[in-house]
Amino acid sequence: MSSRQPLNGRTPSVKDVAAAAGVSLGTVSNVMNRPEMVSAGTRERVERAMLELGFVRNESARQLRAGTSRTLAYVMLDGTNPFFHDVAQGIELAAEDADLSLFICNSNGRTEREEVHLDRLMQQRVQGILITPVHPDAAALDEVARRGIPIVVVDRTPSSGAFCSVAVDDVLGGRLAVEHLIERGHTRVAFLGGPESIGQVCERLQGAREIWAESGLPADDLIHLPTAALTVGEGRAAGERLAGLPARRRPTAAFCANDLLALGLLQQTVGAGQRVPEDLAIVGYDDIEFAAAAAVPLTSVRQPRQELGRAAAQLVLDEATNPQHEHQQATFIPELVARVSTARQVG
Amino acid sequence: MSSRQPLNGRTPSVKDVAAAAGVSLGTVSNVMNRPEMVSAGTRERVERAMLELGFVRNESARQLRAGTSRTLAYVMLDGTNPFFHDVAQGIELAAEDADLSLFICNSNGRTEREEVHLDRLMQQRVQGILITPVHPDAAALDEVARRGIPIVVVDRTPSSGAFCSVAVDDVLGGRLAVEHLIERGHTRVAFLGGPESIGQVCERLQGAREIWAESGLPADDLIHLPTAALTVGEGRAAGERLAGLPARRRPTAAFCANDLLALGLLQQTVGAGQRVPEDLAIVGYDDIEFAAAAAVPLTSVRQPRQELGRAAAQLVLDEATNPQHEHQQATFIPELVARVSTARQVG
DNA sequence: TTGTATGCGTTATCAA
DNA sequence: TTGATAACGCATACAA
Repeated sequence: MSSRQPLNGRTPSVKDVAAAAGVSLGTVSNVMNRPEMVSAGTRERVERAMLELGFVRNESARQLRAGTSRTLAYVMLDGTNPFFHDVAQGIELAAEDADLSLFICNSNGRTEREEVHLDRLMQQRVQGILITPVHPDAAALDEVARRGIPIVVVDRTPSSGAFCSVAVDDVLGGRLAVEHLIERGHTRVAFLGGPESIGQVCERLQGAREIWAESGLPADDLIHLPTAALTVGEGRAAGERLAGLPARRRPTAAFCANDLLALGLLQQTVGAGQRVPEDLAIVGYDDIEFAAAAAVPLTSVRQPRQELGRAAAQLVLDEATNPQHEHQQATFIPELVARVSTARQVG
Repeated sequence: MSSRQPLNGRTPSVKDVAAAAGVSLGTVSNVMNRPEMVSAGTRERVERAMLELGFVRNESARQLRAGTSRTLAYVMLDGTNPFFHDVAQGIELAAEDADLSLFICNSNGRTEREEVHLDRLMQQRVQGILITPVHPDAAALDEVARRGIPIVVVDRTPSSGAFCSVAVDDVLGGRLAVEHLIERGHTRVAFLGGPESIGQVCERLQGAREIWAESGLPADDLIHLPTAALTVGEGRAAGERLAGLPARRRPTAAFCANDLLALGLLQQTVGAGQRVPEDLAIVGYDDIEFAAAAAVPLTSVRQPRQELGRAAAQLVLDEATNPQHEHQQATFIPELVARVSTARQVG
């Protein structure tokens, strides 16, 4: 008659399991954490008791005592952009391999929300934080690092070397896109993108300009159409401005700073009765799933999104476990995926 | 000379703050949890000490002692489908209002992963769990409920009434879609969707059949083209089968069980040189952002996604806080959004 | 192989 | 208004 006191609605603890199994509290703990050091018989008894009582280990208590957390976190910049979900997917896979949980938070581009999330995550003492920040040089990131929590910036490059980062070579990406258009014979090209506060927009434009100049084309024939954001709606709006240009100045191709812009531009163009690529060739950036799925499959610059996430997770884990970890800025190489939207040779 | 022992790399605790501020540990706690009961002077002193030391409250300890968690969790079914992100967005907003954090996990349609997540979340003692499960009647869900953790099933309807659920009336959605096509004069319509293990697919088909029959159209002219999944690729494949049908049996319109299918079908159709809606009208389901952004803007059945998430969050919070909570199955009404892809009158 | 005792950082109760 | 102290549930060092 094991004098197990009834747990009135209380959720069962190790103590209750111990009582039910007729062993001590320490043994129950051993069954969970070092099962090899407890005899098969008692182990089985304990496990049965756990099952019967519906015991679920209290992670807060475990973590408080053990001092280690079993979770990683990713603070995502924009939940409506599939790009980040692919990154998250890569992180998730790496986390799975390391037997960690991944918690995804979403800042939705708002600094305050980002700060709230970071604060909560620090309070949770997560093993590490991956983040695509609203501003790559936000003080909040340094705060995290200062407290010794491993943090890796994803898809942005902070100017300080205070933490690791992973990014894709955006200048190269810009070059690839425009080089492809030049090869197709285009000599008047629009660049859609903005605001310029986004580092990547500038770099892609810079790459475009570099290869343009190297090809001996006049700078004026690479026209920058600024956008207020990287969204489908802005792509449509820019398309209207493009269509409004006098025919002799109107580009025969457009390079968009991301796929959302490109999809918006595609929609506007087709809706206005123009054909892609015959009247206008389009190159996007990111190669999200919907780029390939568009009515006119979109040529796009692919970023190795999953690998980006995976690499970031590995860096954060290295920082968390390897005492001689050194911060590094990893750079990945983008790749052009040619599809129908640029399938025509000009001139 | 406050004898504060140096914290060798240790992260500072309330005790350290207390020492630095020259007050007792309990006072520091009060500053955090009941600031009104501590004098302005000491409060300020404590707050300064916190700032100087970079104190971050240990959530594990807080939760262990206080017994309450400050987080909600959403276990998402498919991270690649924007639909679920809009749902998550709605949950996030509700969580924000309640001053809770939302952790998003992703099962990616895999039961094992779902179980791992649920297990971890139970260990974390989250306040409540929202989930779009792989199987709406999975035993794992009952497990969670049995342990007294509030759980709400999102966008699925479990047959048991053991927990709350929020869903959209899919039979009605199917009716709306097909009614719209009938009004446009279509008398031969394809339904794309599958597998039938997904309850929603069946219900949308059922709704389609109901209104079809009520309109006195012959059952054989509503053709079911089964798909293996609700993906863009499957939509393309189904499009090929559709195109292969003999002309006299070929439908003039297609109703797709979700927008991904519809986008795939649109792409295949346009790629094959057919026009939408002239040669084939298309109705999708979900009205994801990319439906409106398609080259031919897609008519779609809109689900109130954010509201779905918000309602789910409110239910879970009610269950968590209201002792006389009663489980309920909330049903939302879908709405047809007509766009270009069905803009033509037939016959 | 198992049991006992201690402390992780916090909150809350009670005295002062 | 503040300080001392006892839990919360678990992991671990050490004793048996």
